[in-house]
Amino acid sequence: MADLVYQQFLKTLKTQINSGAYPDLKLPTERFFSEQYKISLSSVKKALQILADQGIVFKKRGSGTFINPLAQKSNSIFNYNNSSNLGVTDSFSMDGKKPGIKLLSFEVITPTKELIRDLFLNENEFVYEIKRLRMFDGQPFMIETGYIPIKLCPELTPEIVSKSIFNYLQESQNKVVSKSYLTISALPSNKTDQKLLGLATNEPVGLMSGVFFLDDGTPFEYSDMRLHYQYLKYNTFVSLD
Amino acid sequence: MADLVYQQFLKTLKTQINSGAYPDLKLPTERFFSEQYKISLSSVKKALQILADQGIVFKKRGSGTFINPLAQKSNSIFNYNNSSNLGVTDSFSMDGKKPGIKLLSFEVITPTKELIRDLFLNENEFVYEIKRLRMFDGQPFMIETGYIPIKLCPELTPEIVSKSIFNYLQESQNKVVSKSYLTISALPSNKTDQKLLGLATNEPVGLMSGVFFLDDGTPFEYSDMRLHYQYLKYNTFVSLD
DNA sequence: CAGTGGTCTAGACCACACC
DNA sequence: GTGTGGTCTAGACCACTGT
Repeated sequence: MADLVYQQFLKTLKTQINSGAYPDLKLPTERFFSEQYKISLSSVKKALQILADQGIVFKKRGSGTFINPLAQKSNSIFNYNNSSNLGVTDSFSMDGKKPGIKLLSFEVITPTKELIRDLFLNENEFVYEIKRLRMFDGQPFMIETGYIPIKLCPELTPEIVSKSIFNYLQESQNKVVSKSYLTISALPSNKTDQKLLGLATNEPVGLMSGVFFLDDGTPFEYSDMRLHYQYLKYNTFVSLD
Repeated sequence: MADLVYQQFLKTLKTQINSGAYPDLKLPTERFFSEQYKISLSSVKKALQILADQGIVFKKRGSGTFINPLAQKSNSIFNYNNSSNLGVTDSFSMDGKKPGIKLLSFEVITPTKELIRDLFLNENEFVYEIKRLRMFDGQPFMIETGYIPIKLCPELTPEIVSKSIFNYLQESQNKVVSKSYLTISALPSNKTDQKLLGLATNEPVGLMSGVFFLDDGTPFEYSDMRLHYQYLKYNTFVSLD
């Protein structure tokens, strides 16, 4: 992993930045780094581009590369990760709380037009409909409804889906879920939400819905996640160029 | 713009993909493209990497590059943009609706500890507090509270902040807001929200709050945006690697 | 083993910022 | 003009996939 040239340099540079090695917030030129570390300009550029994408530095053509002032403040809200508070995968974790799953229902259904479209199904294909309640330390925080084409996963059982489907996939079929396309929004909670998530009538749910992909691009699952609003928290660093 | 080699190639390739030039969803090899178009391998790689980041193709080392099946479905939910439905800047637009701003209040205040931290202020600096109501076709959809250090923008007036602050910045001071770090969440609406946004008591607000940066990395504004929940819609394409 | 994408190098020229 | 990051090239070797 870290034996790659640009990753090695990236690591070094991050350490330097965090230790305050550049009090004026201006980095040396790319050519300087290239000569100092005896690595190619391309490797320097690649590493700096990653830092820029993460918001740690700002590159200005004609001027130089500058450290984001907020990158030095440890207590900042700024944490440089495009992420929700739930790793977006099955591997939920949060402050050492223990994740749990309660299976609500497990059926095989005929897909709607939308599912056929979003999961790239043929006519006459069936999908699993899996409703689960996810918890932290026994406290429900999310109602998850997942739709998975049978052909992609013909041997699912209630036992399997009561645990992590993605882990099962990886271990038994060597398939990896590597990308997701999600839409984030919010809605007033309905009676079911209120009952299952312990919400008051005026408290909303967060919605995250969309498609998970295998690493060969196959749409694997359409998922509809209704979250207790206190668990909807998505951080995003965006370039407006 | 489009006279760059990799951008030209990118454009060509997108057109080919959209016209169904690769019905088996497998692209030629990078070396093939390099020779066919007489451009360097690096340029091909750069363009394909962009397509991969946008979710249009999937690159698999050892196997090849494949078109995302959803990329061919025109009616898909999939639109390849990490974006909210409100360009994140002052230049709101939506289905040709006419944006409007109503200034609610315009003050100078002593910043809180959090503001000092997030805007990288020194002690004894003051900030503007600007409360505005944003509308589409006269219909309010967002309450925006912005905090801007006086030193960055010493000549703000009620007239200026009744329009686009970011546009004013660019035109009068040649400063550009180019990045943002935002946290997205949701909350039950309070009385003020309900009154200003026309919400029922059980209807929530979406929250987008965080910092906007100038292109030299200066934190320019801390903004707190409370949206009518129907306008909170954020699309995100994520690699889980 | 052959094929494919990933990394790396050395060097050239371009576009933009600042003096 | 000088210095900076951005693009581009040609070519080498590595890591992984599938036969």
